[in-house]
Amino acid sequence: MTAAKRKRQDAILELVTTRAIGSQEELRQLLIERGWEVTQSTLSRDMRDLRIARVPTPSGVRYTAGEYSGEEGRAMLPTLLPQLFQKMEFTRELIVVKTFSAGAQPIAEAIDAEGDPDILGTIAGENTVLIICRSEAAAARVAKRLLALAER
Amino acid sequence: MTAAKRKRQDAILELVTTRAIGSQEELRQLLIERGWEVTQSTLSRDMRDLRIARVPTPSGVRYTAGEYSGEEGRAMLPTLLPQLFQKMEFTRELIVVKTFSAGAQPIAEAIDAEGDPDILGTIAGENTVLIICRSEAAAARVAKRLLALAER
DNA sequence: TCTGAGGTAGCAATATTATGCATCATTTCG
DNA sequence: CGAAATGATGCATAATATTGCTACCTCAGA
Repeated sequence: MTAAKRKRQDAILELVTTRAIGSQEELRQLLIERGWEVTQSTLSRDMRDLRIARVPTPSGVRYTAGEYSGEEGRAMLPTLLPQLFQKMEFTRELIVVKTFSAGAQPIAEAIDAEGDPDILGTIAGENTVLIICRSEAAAARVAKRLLALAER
Repeated sequence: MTAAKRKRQDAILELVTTRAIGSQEELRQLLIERGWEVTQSTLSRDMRDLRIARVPTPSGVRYTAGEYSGEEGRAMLPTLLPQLFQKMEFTRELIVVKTFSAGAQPIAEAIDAEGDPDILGTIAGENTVLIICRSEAAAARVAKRLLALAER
């Protein structure tokens, strides 16, 4: 991630927690005033990255940054997986990830930290992580994403 | 509120907390399977009433019902205000609500319980509630809404 | 029963957000 | 440095959500 992107996302996080913002376009204006000129598309992606929730209220829609909105744990999986990943299989809504050495625990923690709603929970052994997903479709999505992360 | 609406919203709340739902249309299909046939417009309104947040995640958008999503405290203000409201004035981002007898405390609590993002906080005296809003615009919105609630 | 008030919900139009694709920028390696 | 790979972003458009308006339904009171 570029420095510019990181700083912009910091600014977004601050704006969102500081003010009651009601649309990405409104946020865009505030960012422009502060010297960041980007399109709404980019903000949509930033909001996804930051997990900023859109909450409807009696007085209109508002964005709020919640527990997972930081950028801490998010970077963990992309660095851990390529290191420790060995192979993966899945059946129904269960995914089994094989890792090298004692890689299961840290990977399970990183996965939990992501807070992916497709994932109900994980169980880590020595070099095996079991991921329990919400559904078969969810498992497929998760598996695909993990594989993409691992392969780099 | 009609019984049908209440039951439907109960069903929505359960579905949303049970599954990973990604759009109002998807929710609509699930409701139809369960015997509720309504349009997406209605669901949009239900989601607002229930304060169901739309959270973007790496694996797509998901809805989640949070702390304020119940229907408890929400009914309080509409019943309290018409009873206790005397008059209201506001200046900048401050709103002062005058109430009858010892009405300030319960009204302040009901307002707090709403969790309106336009409102930073409230201070209640004997028969005066001070509402500190996020901005002048926020104060205007809040004042308008409170007035509408009071006048019935 | 008739009538009016208040509340719901559908429809259609509008507003907002997400995304596929192409392009430009940045980093990595040889 | 130059080429290739990866990442970031804009543009156009698709997907989703919100809302004004109207119709209808229910309940209370005359």
